Amino acid sequence: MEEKPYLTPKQEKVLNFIRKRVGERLPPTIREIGEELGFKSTGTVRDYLKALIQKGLVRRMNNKSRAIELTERASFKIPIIGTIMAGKPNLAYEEIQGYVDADDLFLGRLGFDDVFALRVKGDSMIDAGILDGDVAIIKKRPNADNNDIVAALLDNNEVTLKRLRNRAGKFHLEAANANYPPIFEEFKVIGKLITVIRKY
Amino acid sequence: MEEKPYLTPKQEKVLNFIRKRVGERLPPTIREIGEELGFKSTGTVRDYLKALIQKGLVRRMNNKSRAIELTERASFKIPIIGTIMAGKPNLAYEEIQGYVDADDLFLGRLGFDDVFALRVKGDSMIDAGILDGDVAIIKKRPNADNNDIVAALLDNNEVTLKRLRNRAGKFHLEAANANYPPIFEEFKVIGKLITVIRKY
DNA sequence: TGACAAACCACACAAATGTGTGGTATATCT
DNA sequence: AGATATACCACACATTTGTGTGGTTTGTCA
Repeated sequence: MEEKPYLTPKQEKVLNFIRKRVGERLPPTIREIGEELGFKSTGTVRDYLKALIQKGLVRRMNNKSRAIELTERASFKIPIIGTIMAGKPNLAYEEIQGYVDADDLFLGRLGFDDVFALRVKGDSMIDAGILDGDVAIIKKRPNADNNDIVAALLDNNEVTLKRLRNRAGKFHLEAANANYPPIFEEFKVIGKLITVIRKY
Repeated sequence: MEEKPYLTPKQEKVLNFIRKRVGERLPPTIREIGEELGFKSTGTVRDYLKALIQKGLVRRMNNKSRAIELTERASFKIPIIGTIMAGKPNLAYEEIQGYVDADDLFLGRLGFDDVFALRVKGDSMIDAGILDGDVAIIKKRPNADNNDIVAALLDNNEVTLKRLRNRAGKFHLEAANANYPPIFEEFKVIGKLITVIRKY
């Protein structure tokens, strides 16, 4: 796990407010931070920012409004929790095992240009844990490796999500469901599955 | 499908620049837009913003720096493709069936405060399409409904992901795997599964 | 005791940023 | 021909926002 720089409770509050605002798409101004946290002087806020910058959690650009950026270390993370002490009504900080970087988890630094989504229909990939209604995020590629799950274009102009198999140099497609036979007909790989998302 | 408001090429360029900057986390100022697009007057940019606002693509707050927001209509969307015409080497626009809003899909407007993640261990939910290594996004809640998949705190202080069942008013937990017996011991619901994400 | 950091405030000033008025030119539609 | 929309510019001004200086108080550590 990562070591966290020590933050005073107040510094943590400031950081969290920045996180919240960054997540909401508009980083705060110095005065907005002050207002939220109850500081009457902009100098106070600047002291906090200075501290956060020194601790490597925040970056800033000079003379630019709202130009507060979270560094890697501080960027928005969703806590991953493990075991929790009994008796505590809420999830306490101490029990957090680590963090997933939200940006990373959800999209990461993919060029959006070569990514598209397929909404999965049917149960042909059910044994691979891909269910009807899931959204499959595909990265465009003209080829893939053995065992990769790919989006492929079939002769009937349909796109299907299947596992790519290489049998003695010859590629074919396989469903992840015994009820569906393998596909040996002509197809073209249009992309590779990189992420599956399911909403409940 | 959605109808797109007609945009002039220049308006489109302005919108795209805003999109880019919003994606990079800091919406542009009016002058930054002008600089990028080669406009020498802030008035010009304001004209464009006015047009985009009128077409429902952009929202603004008065007297706030960088307070440009993309509306639902304009916010980043990943194309969902369906069938594709054969012979075309690339995925063409026409074949796009619709869009998933990236923000919405990946996180949406959840209060970050009450969301956490569990990395799934083991195969106890495999029949629900939740595999070892998947990330389960949980929204904190003290209760849930019958058949919801929940994160529950057991007596041994472990958190587990299981399906909540209500049998004659009495709740218990069930795995989605015949190899795991239902859990009738004491537990506390700490949250409800809202999203599953799997990276390949 | 002295040094230092955390945690504040007031206030002046500079720079960035948004607003508003009033233009020009070109093309299209009626 | 007149109305309307697009596509610009200049420039003054108001407001917001960032910067900088110089404080006070409280507690901790050596």
